[in-house]
Amino acid sequence: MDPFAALADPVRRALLRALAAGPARVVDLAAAYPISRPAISKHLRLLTEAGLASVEDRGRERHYALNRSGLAPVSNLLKELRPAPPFAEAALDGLDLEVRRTVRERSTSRSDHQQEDTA
Amino acid sequence: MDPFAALADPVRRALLRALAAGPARVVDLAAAYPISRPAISKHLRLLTEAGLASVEDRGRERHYALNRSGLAPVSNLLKELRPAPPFAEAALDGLDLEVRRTVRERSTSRSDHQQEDTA
DNA sequence: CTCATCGGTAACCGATGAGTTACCAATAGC
DNA sequence: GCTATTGGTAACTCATCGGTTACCGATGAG
Repeated sequence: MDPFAALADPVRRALLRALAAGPARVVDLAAAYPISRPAISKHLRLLTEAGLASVEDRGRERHYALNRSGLAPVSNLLKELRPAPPFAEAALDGLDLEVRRTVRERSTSRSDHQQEDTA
Repeated sequence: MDPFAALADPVRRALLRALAAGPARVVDLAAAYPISRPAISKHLRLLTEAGLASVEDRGRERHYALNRSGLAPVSNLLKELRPAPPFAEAALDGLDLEVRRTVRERSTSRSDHQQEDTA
C-alpha cells in the first residue's frame, strides 16, 4: 500500500502521531483508541508495508517506530504542487512569470495565493 | 472528504499535478487518463469538496483550478511527524519550525494557518 | 432553429477496506 | 510446569469507493 492510502485513515494518522513521540508497543497504542486490538494490529501492519513504520521484536513485545523516510512521497507531492515550475505555454502569457516570481514569497496576511492573470 | 482521503487515489493525485500547471477543463483533464469522463467528474467533485480544487463556470465549460491552501492539513501532518520534539508536550502545536516566524501569536480565537512551509 | 459539445447526475456493479469475534503461538512470571 | 500477557491470523460482515453505461440540461456554433 502506498503512503498516501496509508495516510487516508484517521486512525493511522493518529498512530503515526503517537509514534512520533517514540516507539511503542501494540497494546499501548491500542489502549488509546476505541477500536479493537486486532484492528490496530492491521493498521500497524499496513503502516509497515507502506514504509511509514518499522518493527522490532523484543521478546513477546513488539515495538513499532515511526519511519520518517516513508513520508518522502508525500512531501514530494507537496513540492510538485507548489507554485509553477515550468512555462505554461498554453493558457498564460510569458510575461506574468515575472509577476509570479515577485509574489512568490507571500506577505504576512492570510491571503489565498492564486496566481491568476489579472491583466 | 478530507484532503488525505482525497490524495489516496492516484488518479486524483495526477489530476492535482495537472492542475498545478494551471486551470483546465474537464474534457482536457479526462483526455489524459484511460478512465471515463464521469469518473473524472466525480474525482474533480471530490477534490473540490476536499478543498483541493476550485471551480469556475465559464459558459458551457467548467474550469477547475488547484487550490493549494487545501493542502495545509497535509503539510501540517508532515510538520507534526518531523524529527522529535525534544521535550514533547504535543498538547499544543506551534512549536518547531514556526516559532522562528511567529513571535507571540496567541491562537485563542482562530488558528487557521494555511501555508506550506519550505520543506 | 438545429445540432454538436461540455459536463453533471443516476443507477448499478465489483472490489476493497475497516471493523468485529474467535482463535492460536510465543514469551514472561509465578 | 502452569498461567497470564502480548500480539498476529482467520473468517466474516458491512459500508464505501472507483468504475461503468445511460441519460439529461445547458451552452455555443452553423
